[in-house]
Parts: sequence; C-alpha cells; structure tokens
Amino acid sequence: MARSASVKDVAAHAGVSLGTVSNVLNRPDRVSPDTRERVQRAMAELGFVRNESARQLRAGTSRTLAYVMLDASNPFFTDVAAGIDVAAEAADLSLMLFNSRNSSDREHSHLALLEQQRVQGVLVTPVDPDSPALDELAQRGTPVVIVDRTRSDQSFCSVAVDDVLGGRLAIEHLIDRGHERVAFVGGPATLGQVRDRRQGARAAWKAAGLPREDLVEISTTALDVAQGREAGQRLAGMAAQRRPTAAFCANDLVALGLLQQAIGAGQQVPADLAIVGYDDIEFAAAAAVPLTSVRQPRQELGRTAAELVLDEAANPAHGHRQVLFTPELVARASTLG
Amino acid sequence: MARSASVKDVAAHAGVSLGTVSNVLNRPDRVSPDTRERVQRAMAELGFVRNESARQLRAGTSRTLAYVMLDASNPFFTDVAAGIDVAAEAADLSLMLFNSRNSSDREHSHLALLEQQRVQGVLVTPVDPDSPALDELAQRGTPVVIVDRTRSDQSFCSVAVDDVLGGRLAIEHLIDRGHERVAFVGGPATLGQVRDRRQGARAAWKAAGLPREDLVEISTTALDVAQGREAGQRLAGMAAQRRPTAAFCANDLVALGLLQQAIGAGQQVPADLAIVGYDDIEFAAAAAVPLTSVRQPRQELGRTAAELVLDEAANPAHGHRQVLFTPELVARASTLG
DNA sequence: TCACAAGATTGAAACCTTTCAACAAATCGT
DNA sequence: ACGATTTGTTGAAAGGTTTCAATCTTGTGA
Repeated sequence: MARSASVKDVAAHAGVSLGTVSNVLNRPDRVSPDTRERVQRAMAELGFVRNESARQLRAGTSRTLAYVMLDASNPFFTDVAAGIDVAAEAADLSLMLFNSRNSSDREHSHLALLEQQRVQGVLVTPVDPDSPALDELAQRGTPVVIVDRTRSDQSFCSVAVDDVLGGRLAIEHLIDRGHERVAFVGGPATLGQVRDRRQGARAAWKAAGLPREDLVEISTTALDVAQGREAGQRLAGMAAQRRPTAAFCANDLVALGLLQQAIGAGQQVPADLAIVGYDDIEFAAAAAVPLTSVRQPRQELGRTAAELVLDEAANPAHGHRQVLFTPELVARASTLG
Repeated sequence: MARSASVKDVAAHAGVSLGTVSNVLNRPDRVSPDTRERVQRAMAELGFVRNESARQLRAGTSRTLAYVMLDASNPFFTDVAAGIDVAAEAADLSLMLFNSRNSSDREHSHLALLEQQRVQGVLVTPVDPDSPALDELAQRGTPVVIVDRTRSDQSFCSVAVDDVLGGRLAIEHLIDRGHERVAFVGGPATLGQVRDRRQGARAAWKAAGLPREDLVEISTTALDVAQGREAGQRLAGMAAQRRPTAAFCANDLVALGLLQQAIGAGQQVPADLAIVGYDDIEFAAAAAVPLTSVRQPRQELGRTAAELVLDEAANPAHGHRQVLFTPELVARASTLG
C-alpha cells in the first residue's frame, strides 16, 4: 500500500497549518466551521487515518484496557470478559482480550507486550497469582487487577468470589436433601479455587456432625469435561454400599462430564446420583438434566474489576482493595428430582 | 508512577551512547559482550521498558494480529480463535481478541482502532460481511481476512465451511435413519449460514424424492439456547400426526435448547425425536444425550485464516483466495438410539 | 478612528525509538 | 611498521502526532 497520509499531507491539501488539522481532530470547537469542513473533506479525500502510535507517543496515554484470560474456551471467563467490556465501553476505552491458555509463558509474554504498549490497565486471571512477574509489572507503574484469584498479601486490587462459602452452600444443600455420603470431585489441589471449595465443603460437613470419611474425595487432573467423565467411571466402580449418593464438582465442566457418564451408564439423576456443579454457566441450565450449581456474579466480577483498574489508573490516592463477592446456590433438577 | 526510563536514561546510566542501547535491544551481536552486559544491568536497575509506540512509529511495523469475533461466548468462535493463536505464535506475533457481541457499532469501532494501530492484519467474523466499512479498511491497506463468512464478490480472502454441504449431510443422515418428516430449526434467515444450511437441507430432501411440505420449517430469532427451548415448545404443540420425528438445528446451541425442552417434557431422544446439531462444540458431545452434529474444522479454519492474512501482509504478489472447508457428520446417540 | 478583546491559526518543540553513515580502535597480513 | 580490514560505537535524522505560546484577524465599544 502507499504510505498512508499524515496530518502534514492533510494540512497541505486543505491549505492550512498542521496545528489546525490537529485541532480539528482533538478540539473541533476551536476551529471555524468552514475550515473545519475543508479539513474534513481533505481527510476524506486522502483517506487519512490517524496514527495511533504517534498519538500515544506524544499524548502518553493509550485508550485501551486489556484482559489476559486463563482459558477463553471456558464460558465463565468469557462472561467475566463481557462484564469488563461493559465497564470499558462506559469509560470509552477498548477492551483487548488475550488468551494465555493456561500457560505461564504465554501469560508473561502477553503482559510484557502490554506493558510496552503502555495500556491504561491490565486485568489478569493468572496461572499463578503469586508470580513475581505481576509484582514487577505493578511496581513499574502499570495498574493491575487480579481477577477470580487472590493473593496471600494485599499488594494488588483483586476481585474474587468467596469459594469457601460456595463450597459450604453446595454441601449444605446436599445435606438438606438427605445425603449422607457425598463425593467432592475436583483437582488439582494446586488451584486455589479447588482448595477453597473443598475446604468449605469439609467445614459444612463437619458442622453437620457427619463422619469425615463419608465425604469422599475424587481428585481430577484438570477441571474439564473429559476429567468429569473419568471421575464418573471411578464413582461407578465403587462398591454399592460405599458409593456416594451425591457429587459436588469443583466446576460445571466437570459436573457435565460426570452427568453424561452417569446417564450413559443408565443411572437416574438425581435418584441414583445427585449432582452439584460450580459456576452456573449457561450450559448448566441447558443440560438435559438441568444442573444445580453455585452461581458466581460473573458479569459483576468483571465490571468491578474494570472499575478498580480505572480508579487505579486515574486516581493518585488509589488504595488497593480486595473485593469478595458472595456466591449463591441455584437449585435445579439434578438435585431436586 | 514516575515517568519510566527511556533509552536515553539507560545510555547515560551505562555511560554509552543511545545508539548502543538500541543495538543491545535489536542487534545484540553487534555489541561487545562487556558493554552489552553493562547496558543490560543499567536497564534492569532503571526498570527500563521499551516504549512500543515509539518503536512502532519509527519501525513502521507492529507485532500484533487481531481477531474481531462475533460472539466470544459461543465456543465455536473461541475454538477458531485458538487456531488463529497457534499460527500467530508460530509467526512470533501476539493475537489480540475483540468481541463485537453481535453489534455493528462495536465491530466498526474496533476496526477503526485497529486501523489506527496499524496492526499487521485483521481477521474478522463480521455482523454483515457486505458492509462497506470492510472495503474501506482493506482499500486503505490493512490486510483483512473474513472468517466463517463469505462475500458475494471475491474482493477478500475468506475462510469458511461449506454450509450447503453441511445441511445436506445432516438431512441425508436423517433420511438414512428412516425419518420422513423432519423440522429445520433456525433463523433469522438474514444469516448466510442459516440460508445455506437450509438450502442444503432442502436439496437433499428433494433429491430423495420426499414431499416438500414434510420438511417443516421452524424459524428462530437467534441461534441460542433460549430460542432452541422455545422452538421445542412449538414442536411439542403440533398435532401428533403432523409432528416431525426429527429436527435439524442450525447450530448446537439451538439443538441443546431443543434437547433440554424435549427431555424436560418427557420425550425420548431419539425415539420420539431425533436431533442433529451443527458445529460440534465440546458441549455437544458432553450433552446427556450426546448430540449428532455437523463438525467444522474450527482450529484449522483459524489457522488458515491467519496464514492468509500473514501472506497478504508480507507478500506483495498476494492474490485473494476463498478457502472452503468440508464439514463432516459426527453421528451420536441423539440420532442413533 | 483607535484600543482591546475574543477568536482563529500557526509553527516549533517534544514524545522515544530505530537506522545509518561516519568515525575510532583494534587486528591482521605482509 | 604500515595500510587494509574488521569490530565497536556514535550522533543526528526521521517517523506522525499533540501542545502551547505567539501571531494574526475580526469585531466591539467608546
């Protein structure tokens, strides 16, 4: 392509100075109506497109926000992203999404690029929330908010949902429904989410005075559908009197896999096996046996995260806040049948 | 934050000229090992971060590719995005994702920003593939590839899947299974996909010599789960001898909604109603009655699109190509029971 | 008619990096 | 020991925009 026209070309073509062209672009009211029109016509004729690099270099500020997501194929994160998008749009910023696909390397290379681009702020659901790369990024001045994860210390803004409470809600619901032998399905335990949900589950179990060994743990290597199916087979393989009558899964993907396996093996849900998922993604309600699940306020999570990062970017007196949302149990047929 | 250090600061701190710092950054081999090390130490001490705007302004080239997706919450598109990502990574570019959420306005504002950013190339699944905004963008020199849509003319590179064939495969499968009254569920007809799939369905129906009125059309206002449920209710409301024994849905989300409604109403799938979806998203196989679906090579779609846009960016002799992939029917329990 | 204010336009400087011709120093061959 | 290479380093120019003090025009009030 021919090198595209610059303000200078437009100025020459319209017979005005280059400062005036810039004024038309940035303070149209400072310029008389007829010159303004002349300049705009010149822009149209030359196909002028503002060079954002130059603009940003001079102005020092970019008009974008970025969200580095852990796994774009998990609907939970796309819903969070939609919430961020709403807030970004309200602030007249564009949201760029990056997918680290569970890889630290990809995550770090995206973060490095974003820092070089001087984006207004970075939202990130990190592979490892305690990675020092995040500290360095923040320390050098990029506003960073951690999404759906928390840190041991309070050195960042973060938004997350109370997973311990969520685990408790799930188990209390199953206990209410009369179950006395329940499986917790999820893993790996290196994920904070998994640990917290399990911890809440155990606390509720203990509080109900039920014997510890009747909360059976089935560990998976990832939180996806395939692992849910696999866990279902292990469950099915257990001796009948030891087999749990209900399962609480660490997320909906696992729960859907488990549901599929159970129905495929001819079991009735919830009569033979009740199932509770986590996240309440759209496909949970749309499953053939609609799934009871712990709902997280995904959109609000994203919206709040965006507001925090914008505050950090704009407000010099910004103080870090850790926002914790409250989850909610949505009971459906997979436990109510 | 304190304004971050520039090459000039690094040069001063390391006691070298500014050109040398740039060499360390871009041609490390041209610089002697000890000065290189000195400069690198200075960078680390000052927390130097290269300013990408300035780099890009001078170098004229960005290191990013962008995909403007129609609906990030549809797993089909995130899978396509993953395919693009793989190819982008291989070319050492970063992929930025934007979500237009089915809005032309959002799509256009994203495209405008990307043009200003002078990205290497833009991949887009547009709300309206015939929008003149795309022509203008391409005409001004930004490489553009249309993904999962096609244009009447050949003025763009595009990658898509043969939807007419896909529709034919679905209906032929149902005819093979002995169905003689089938519903086509989908809409709105303004979507090229819907039109093509329906056209293929009709062609196959006609080729089998079946009466036209026995391919019943149930039109939806969108291709999502809620509309699928709604369509299910309309189906259920039909008089028994007029009611189709099978449904071909224009995508999997609709099929899942239909499946849910049917099972909720106590019907047996496929005995009372066989269902074929389209896209073969992961949740199709994971549904409680695994869904027969028409699979599209999603990742390959993305990968090919990325390769086309990179060729257009790099190769002056580039000619536009319209790549059409072949879909494939994956038969599962929802038609095989 | 003159002084002044208000409004419109100008042009140079600054933002930070990369590139490249030119220069300096070290190394080599003879 | 001397010119020719090679290796390493320099500094100015360029890239496109925005900003801002300065200048020019026009209109107003006395």
